[in-house]
Amino acid sequence: MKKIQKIHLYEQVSQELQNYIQEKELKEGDKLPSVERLTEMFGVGRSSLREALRHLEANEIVRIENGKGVFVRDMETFRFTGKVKIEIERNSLLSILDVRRALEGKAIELAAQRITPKQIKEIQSCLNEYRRLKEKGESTSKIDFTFHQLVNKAAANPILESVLDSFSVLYNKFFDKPLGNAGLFDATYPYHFTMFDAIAAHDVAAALVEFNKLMDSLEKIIKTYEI
Amino acid sequence: MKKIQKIHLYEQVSQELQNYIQEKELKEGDKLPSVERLTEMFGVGRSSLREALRHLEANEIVRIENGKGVFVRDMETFRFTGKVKIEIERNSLLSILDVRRALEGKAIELAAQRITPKQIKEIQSCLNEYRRLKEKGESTSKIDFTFHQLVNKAAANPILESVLDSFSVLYNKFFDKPLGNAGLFDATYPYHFTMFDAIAAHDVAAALVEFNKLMDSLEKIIKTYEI
DNA sequence: ATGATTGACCTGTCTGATAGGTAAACAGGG
DNA sequence: CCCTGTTTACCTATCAGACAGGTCAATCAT
Repeated sequence: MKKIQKIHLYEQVSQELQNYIQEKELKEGDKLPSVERLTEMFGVGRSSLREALRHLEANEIVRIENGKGVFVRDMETFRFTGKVKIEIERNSLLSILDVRRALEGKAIELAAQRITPKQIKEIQSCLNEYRRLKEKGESTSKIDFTFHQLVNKAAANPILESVLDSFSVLYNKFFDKPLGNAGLFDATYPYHFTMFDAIAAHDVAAALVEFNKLMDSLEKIIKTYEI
Repeated sequence: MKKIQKIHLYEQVSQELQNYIQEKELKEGDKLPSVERLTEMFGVGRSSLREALRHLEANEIVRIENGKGVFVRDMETFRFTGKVKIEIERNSLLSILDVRRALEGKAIELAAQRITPKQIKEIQSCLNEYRRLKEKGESTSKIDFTFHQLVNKAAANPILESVLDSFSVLYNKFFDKPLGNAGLFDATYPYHFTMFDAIAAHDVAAALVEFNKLMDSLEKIIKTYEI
């Protein structure tokens, strides 16, 4: 006549451990009791406890170090996550493009206001490399990625950068498949330079205009592309 | 003279399992061999294997069902994650606000274009409730959250919605602490209605104007607030 | 003092045993 | 022949004990 407990033990333990951390107000780097003690505390077997710990580790709540113990990770670090069903179809691509327009548009707006001379030089040399690769006919996908990353960094907004960083992984994963390198970068190529010039000149409006041209050309490609 | 293997066994197993899934081209719902078989295949003990499975489960790669087996999850689902160090300070708040401006601004732009009559009614009743609570002097933080969620849904961009959803958790977590409910909602209150009217009228420009007013008032509060 | 050694304390991993969930095959009763 | 309850094979869930190996500090020999 045990009570109904659909929830897995490891899940309960995981929950309890999180409560324990919160109640004891453990901070980054603080050590949890050893696995031995924890099994006693919660009255569960070792394997359940270890599964709970792996779960928490995967969620970046704790860090397990061999021979040392289990330590609390920075709880003040907020993790944002999201799931996106990947279906290679026009609508998904356009949906992604909208988000990119929003995020990167803001990044460019900020970058044009805040970019430092040093960052301008960095992006300049990045673009030189871009041109070099382009003329040699080599793949420009990596350098293109770097360029956008540098611009995002110039926006000097760590949160925007973080969101954009993780989003751009999705972005690339998505766009590589259907469109490949074919033509995609050709169409957007010139706008990288005009956009950079505007950013370097701290001309917010012009930078956004160029960025939107870049996005428009992408959108056009997607819309005419047969999927 | 064993080879150096800093990497935990469970991690290797986790990797192998992912390769296995990829090579066999297993799709959503496909069943993996039983734990028994897998231990034979990889030559590891059950505990290591289970820890690997928990890890994969935490990362939403597999789903473990008691008595049934281990199943592959939708690998076509892309997860984006990011970490943001939370420091309650003016700059962080302003950084967050910039991201919100970008994402929600886009959402409102799309919502104003795409909102359906049914959704208009939903938001309308949400706002009625908002007004009711406001007049009774009760907390409006929840209903405020709902309002913005409904608007985001009206944008009909699942990816934007997903990003915004997870971001708004951060947003609220952040703003609740320093500012509390004090004044924060009072200042933005009227703009909810004007913004809604513009969206319902499919007036993109006006909706964005109202939204930016809302954001400006928030920004002003943050800037004048002593932290 | 210093450098090697030892021992206490941990995590890493394996294994055998038991409990309990799930579904398909199977056996009777209408 | 269909419905239903039971058996059975296959799984996961969880525990406990054992051994290997990492880490660190106290200790001991030089």
